[in-house]
Amino acid sequence: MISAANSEPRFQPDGVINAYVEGWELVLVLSDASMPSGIRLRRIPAEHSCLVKISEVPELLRSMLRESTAVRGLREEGEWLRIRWRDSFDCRKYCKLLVEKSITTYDGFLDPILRFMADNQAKVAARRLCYFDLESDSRVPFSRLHDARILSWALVCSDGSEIVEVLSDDTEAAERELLRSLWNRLDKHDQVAAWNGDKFDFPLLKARSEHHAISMPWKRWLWLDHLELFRKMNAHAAESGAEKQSFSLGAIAKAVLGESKGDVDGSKTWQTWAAGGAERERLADYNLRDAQLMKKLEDKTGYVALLGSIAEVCGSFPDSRGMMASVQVENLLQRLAVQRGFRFETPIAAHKVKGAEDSYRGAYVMEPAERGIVKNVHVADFSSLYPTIIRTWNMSPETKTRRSRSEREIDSSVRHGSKPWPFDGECISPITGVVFKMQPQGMLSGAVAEMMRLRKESNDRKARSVPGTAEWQEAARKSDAYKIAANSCYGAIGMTTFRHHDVEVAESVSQAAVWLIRQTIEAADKRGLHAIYCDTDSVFVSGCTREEFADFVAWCNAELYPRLLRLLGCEPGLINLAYEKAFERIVFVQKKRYCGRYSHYKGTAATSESKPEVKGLEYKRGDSIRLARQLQEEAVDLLVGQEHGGNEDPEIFKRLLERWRERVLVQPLELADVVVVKGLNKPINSYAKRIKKDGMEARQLPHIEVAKILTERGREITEGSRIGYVIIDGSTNPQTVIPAEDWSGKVDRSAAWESLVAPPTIRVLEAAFPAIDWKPFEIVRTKEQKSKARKAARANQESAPVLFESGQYSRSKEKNDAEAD
DNA sequence: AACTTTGGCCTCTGCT
DNA sequence: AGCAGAGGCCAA
Repeated sequence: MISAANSEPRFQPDGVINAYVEGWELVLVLSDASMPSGIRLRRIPAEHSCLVKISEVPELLRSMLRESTAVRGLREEGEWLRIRWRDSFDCRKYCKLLVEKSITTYDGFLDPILRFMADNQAKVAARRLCYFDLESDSRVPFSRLHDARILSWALVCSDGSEIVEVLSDDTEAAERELLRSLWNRLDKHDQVAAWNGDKFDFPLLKARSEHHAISMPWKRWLWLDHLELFRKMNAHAAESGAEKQSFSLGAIAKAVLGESKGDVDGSKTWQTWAAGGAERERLADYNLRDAQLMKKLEDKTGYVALLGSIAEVCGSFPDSRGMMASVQVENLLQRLAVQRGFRFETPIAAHKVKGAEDSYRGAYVMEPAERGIVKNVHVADFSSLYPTIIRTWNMSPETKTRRSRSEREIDSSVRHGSKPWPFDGECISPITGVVFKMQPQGMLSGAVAEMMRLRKESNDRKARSVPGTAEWQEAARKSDAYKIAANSCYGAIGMTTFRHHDVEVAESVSQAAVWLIRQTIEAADKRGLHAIYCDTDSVFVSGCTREEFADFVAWCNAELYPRLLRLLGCEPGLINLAYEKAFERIVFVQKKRYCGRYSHYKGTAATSESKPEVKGLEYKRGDSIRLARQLQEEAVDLLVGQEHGGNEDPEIFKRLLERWRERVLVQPLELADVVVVKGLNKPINSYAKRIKKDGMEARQLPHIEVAKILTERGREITEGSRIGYVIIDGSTNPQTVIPAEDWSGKVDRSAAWESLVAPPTIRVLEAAFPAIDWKPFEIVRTKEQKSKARKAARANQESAPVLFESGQYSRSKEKNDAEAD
């Protein structure tokens, strides 16, 4: 097949709403006001190509390429020859073949969508968003989701208009009509957000539409799972563990908007529909309300808009797939490379499998150096440390030259004030010894630099705009998007499956941080300051005044870092330490676990309103039980709270523990007090099954066992589901637990206190008052009682080998159990 | 599509 | 009692 250069005109649209591959074609979704649906689908050949340097291709090979049926076209682009292969298989096959002939190929195996977007520097266009929710036949178990008839759907548009439609009859024809009407409406939208859509609404809609042979270009829409988006974006925003226990739309709406959800039982939608009349209306209202809640949630959080901005910044699409950092960064790098005329070598190596081989060293975390209640602790941290490191060393896979010098050699040189790596135009990363060229700018480093530059532009624009206006909001969102894109670059480069993965680069980033922090700590010690804790990019220092600490930070920036960085061959200026805050008192429980009372934050003095800073403690964890969180919250408040804190008399805390022990062991408890909630991070069947010595399968962890029970009951249990359970007998081995939905008042109060409620607070108190023995407060049952209980449990098991209790408990039994405790 | 990273603490299970 | 492995969630 012969194809002249540039025989196919390149198409450069203003903006692309979405793009997808269909067979041989790449379909572009473009805005077009003249069409009834407001869009136009433009089909062009999907490009599976690679590039080679013309100088490396002998004329003979070139004519062979021209004749080959595997080649759809050849095009000269400056010093490059672009070879368009028939399909992705040919591209893969011949790239490998060319490599064997010592001809390097570039940009091979690229997804045609990504290729198009980057090659044309195509803008990501504005899309028409709607919020979508389905109700389906609740009688059909989740495992047979595809057979569940759709009872109603609701659509809320970003302009506030809304519509809900309900199945008229329990017939195929009626459902077909319902779906037809839905697709008619969806035609006016490009981006569809649904809560848990990836696991429920989208597959169900697809399956039911296929069932009715309704054909639609499914991939033309941007399907977006609003729940997953919220989970991702909100991961760092949640304050207490209480907010992390459920990701149901109702729970999130309540936490974020303070609104409660409708009153239809999700497991009774069929009955509600079948009752007809007002009940059916109620189902419609309930359905619509969920879609409305999503819009309200977005109006409050702006996460969908932020994803849109990220897409615009990276050249990815704002759907569920586009939430992935790897997709965002790959698009960003490719786009930048095209801008700069750079071509990445085709990653020929077989697809890498995630393994221990490619793991690398990460951040430095210091063991807290002081116990007890520590007073006047100052904290400084590096601003955007990893991005600034990438830029300072010009780190990128292609700027990396060689590995030289050991950690010890580098340190020894630096200590003597001499350069560990003497060549001009190159810099060396400490610890890893990897050398990078300073010119030209690397793609990774360039991407980070560009994102930070554009972020500054956005921030400037924001500063010039009137707060709260659309322009101001847009600028703020763009700023966030650039920050996220810049920060994702490090994570992506460390991913073994990432196209541009480079473990040496990733490790050089984290280890440069380790080295800088260690140098900082050493310098602090020399000045008589005492570094007592450090994690990744921050140092906690005690034993100095505010002024002394500010002086130290200023000296680091003005003298220490410039000197060190120049010795390593880097241009200083970006690495910057900032005095962030000070604690009037702080208690370190462990690494990554502490609580403290601010004296100031960025210079602003704390007030009685200021909440204590709590890191890593059970109070912040969604998998601790509420009793544990509440007790710990009280203890932390008495210890480091602005209003009630500052207590240094252990007796106060002893009384607290006694009061709570009484509450846990004797007083009435409700389910929310004692339920343990854990997420399911894998499909239920992929959890490790261990075989015991006796040949039997070992019991899996409680939340997994409970998830299996719930699955058998036909409950909707998937990856990401949250599983609640209650320990009703902790003396058996293994523990006896029941699904939260079976709870009727029974709970092992002693076990709850001894293993879940008391320890988290006791650890805090042991840290604050190391001289006191807090263990006695934890123990409820004596050793004799425990062994007696164990024996009884064993005997019980032998006579009736029921490992798991489930189902409802009779009233009388529950009463007995409660009293027996 | 199913895939940001490593460091770290903690609970549960089964074993010695 | 202490260990190791599995697993979850959090800090950065």
